[in-house]
Amino acid sequence: MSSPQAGPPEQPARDRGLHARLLAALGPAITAGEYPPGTVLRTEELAARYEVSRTVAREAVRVLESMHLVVSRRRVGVTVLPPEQWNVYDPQVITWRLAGADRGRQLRSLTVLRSAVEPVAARLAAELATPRECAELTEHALGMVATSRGHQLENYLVHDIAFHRTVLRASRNEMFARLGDVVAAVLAGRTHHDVMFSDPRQEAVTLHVRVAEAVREKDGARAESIMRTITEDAMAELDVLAP
Amino acid sequence: MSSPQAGPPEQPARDRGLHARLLAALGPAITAGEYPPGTVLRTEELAARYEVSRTVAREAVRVLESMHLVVSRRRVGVTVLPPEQWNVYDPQVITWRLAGADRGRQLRSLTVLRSAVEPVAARLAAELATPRECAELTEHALGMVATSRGHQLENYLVHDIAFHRTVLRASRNEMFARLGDVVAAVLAGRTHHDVMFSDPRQEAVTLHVRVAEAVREKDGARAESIMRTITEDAMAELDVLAP
DNA sequence: CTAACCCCATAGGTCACATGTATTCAATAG
DNA sequence: CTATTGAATACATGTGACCTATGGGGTTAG
Repeated sequence: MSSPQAGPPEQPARDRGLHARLLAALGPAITAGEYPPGTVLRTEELAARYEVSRTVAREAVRVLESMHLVVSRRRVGVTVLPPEQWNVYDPQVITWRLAGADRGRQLRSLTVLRSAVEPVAARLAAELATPRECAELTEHALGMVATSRGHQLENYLVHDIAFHRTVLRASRNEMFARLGDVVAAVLAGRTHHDVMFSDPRQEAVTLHVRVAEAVREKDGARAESIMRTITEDAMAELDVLAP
Repeated sequence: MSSPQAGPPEQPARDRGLHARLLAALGPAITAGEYPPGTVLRTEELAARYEVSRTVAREAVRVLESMHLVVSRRRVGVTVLPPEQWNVYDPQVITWRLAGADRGRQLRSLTVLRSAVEPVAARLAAELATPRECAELTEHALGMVATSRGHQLENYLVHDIAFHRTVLRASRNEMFARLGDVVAAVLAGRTHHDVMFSDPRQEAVTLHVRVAEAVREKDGARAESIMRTITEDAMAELDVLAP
């Protein structure tokens, strides 16, 4: 019937535990600039404010520290670090920032990153993709075609994300593959917030189909070139939205 | 006399605290495959083995969990996750892996990432660099020239790292800027282990000087192109070393 | 003005105990 | 024999009381 992984993209129970609740409160607050760099939070105060034990507060601080959002020093407290120090590749941090105030800037940074990575990934994919991955690529490209008309944005998004994920995975580079989540977040954010109120442009859809073709024919240069057009279009869309 | 930052690349007191010692033991062990995916570690057992309190063990586990190296579930224990899930952009994880067994694979992945990112960063730098940054770039390129002969590899490395860091920073993209540490780790690893037993090739040095020129003249296309040559050379060097 | 010194606020660490929850497995029903 | 139910169990999770260590800052002595 329906494919096995057709369920909603629920997170695998990440918000379990008191400690995670604290994190879910502090992380967004810090990344949103609610606590400006230099602010000191004492663990005891945090424990009191969020009504948890000191142990839980300390665990949360440890995690924030590993993300370089804060630094914890004796006799001083937990100090919020400036944004330049943040571990901006941490999926958690990315999620928090995309949900917060400077969504725009974040989206722009990530889109530029995409424009650097995805074309190279497409070239590698053309050289290294398995037949199975080629088939997936074609399938999702055709899925995009099928859902590109008639206000089926959600279904279109699913195929779009799957397409880019497959390219990144097929590049056989773990660093690229790991950006799948980032790309998914960017595409989802774009669909759900800014642009894309109407059906996607047919040109964009066609480009995806042509990438799938190029990969299948092991034409790395062509795959790279077409993917470059796709990511440049994505950047152009952003510029139209917020100049 | 000597420049202020001439000292050894000490980490800024990251290994402070019992909790950090545990991490420094567990992280490398897991990333090196000493505990294969699926292995379960009970916190109590960890606390006993490393002679720390359960509280400390729990904090370490929390951090490892935030890096997606392990997952902690009730009634089951702390389960080691497969490498595909690891947060491979975490500087800590990168360091651990570069120190461990699959240095080679890791170095290769990172070099491919560089080849995607640095050319685009160079183009943006040419468009956006401040005069100050242009000066820094020239300074470090000349520093590379000056130290490229007579077995001054360590000094050469300092300038090489600073050069690439400046390019990434000048691109005005936080995601790119954050890769400065990664590039530094790759360059340092290359100098200290594999290749580069003799003086660097003069061609490579010249290419850096030309990138600095292109950026100063705001010629984005040229900067990108030359940087692409640099990163392609880096990949070729890797292939010569381990085919 | 500088250097040595001491105080104490705060993180760091330990322990004992209580709670909750998924897994497991056996007993029972169908 | 299979499926459902339910209790036992093992582990993480959470709490509070307590002690230790350290580094920032004020104070004093030179």
